[in-house]
Amino acid sequence: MAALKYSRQREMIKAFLMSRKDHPTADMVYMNVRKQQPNISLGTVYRDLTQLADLGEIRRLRIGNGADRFDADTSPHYHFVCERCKSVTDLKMESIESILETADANFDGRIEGHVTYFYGICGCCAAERDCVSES
Amino acid sequence: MAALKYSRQREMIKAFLMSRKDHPTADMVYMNVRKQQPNISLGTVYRDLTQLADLGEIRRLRIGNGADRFDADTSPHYHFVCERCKSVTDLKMESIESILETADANFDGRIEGHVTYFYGICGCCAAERDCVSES
DNA sequence: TTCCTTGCAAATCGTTTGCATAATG
DNA sequence: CATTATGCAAACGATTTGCAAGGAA
Repeated sequence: MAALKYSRQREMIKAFLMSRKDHPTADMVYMNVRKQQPNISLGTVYRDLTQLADLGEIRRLRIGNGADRFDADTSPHYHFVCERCKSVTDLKMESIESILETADANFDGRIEGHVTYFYGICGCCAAERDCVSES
Repeated sequence: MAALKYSRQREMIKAFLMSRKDHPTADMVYMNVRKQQPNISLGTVYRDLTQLADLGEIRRLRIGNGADRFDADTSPHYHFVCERCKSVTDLKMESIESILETADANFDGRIEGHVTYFYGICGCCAAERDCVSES
């Protein structure tokens, strides 16, 4: 519930996320939004990101270790995590939603979804280039 | 490398994990092993679990939020996480390793594996029974 | 005026680490 | 004796939360 009110910082956070194709962590969002809004606090960034994710306006990617990442693209798609440079990129591939049925086959309960991500070495790292993630 | 030496606590941790079909957190392991070995420390439990996982003798399950869980069954299989009681159970289903090829199709880099887990409401919770996880 | 949102700092949770000591090979 | 493992406590990284003040409806 809770009657959402307008908030400049929430809008800036959403706008920033939409402008990026990588998948920033809360801290990256903080560092960047702070350029426009110097007094914003990290706590607010976390609060707003969580709120936006709950509203379904962004997606929160919980990739194993390290910090969560956020994605303004909420359409169903998969991610790849590079084990070397830690970058997270979108994966162009057909949906594998069918695995839900496979899983549901003889399961006593209700399966509502699945979390899947792939890992390995990204093209950049494989080419031995320097691909440390940007700001 | 590092030449592994015998350790009573490591053996107890492994033995405890093998005796369970649920997937205990480090803290659950600590609480239980402590019954036999009262002076064991949580730090040691974490160290040993990490070591065993690195050796491939157990699997570390990084399921989104909350604490990691550990599984003595290292054979490839999938897990289900109940969103209500937080229990983690094995899923009897055929392998979906084929999705690796699907993902690799037109990806510029090397995909080495994937992490997948399913979530929803377990049979116990669906039946409105009290299924809070045991010790 | 109501109550959602913020900034700030302190608190929390899960996990790791430094260090001196104990146990193994 | 060389080295790995342990207990303990302090340190850590990521995230959440309490609170008083600020801003939107």
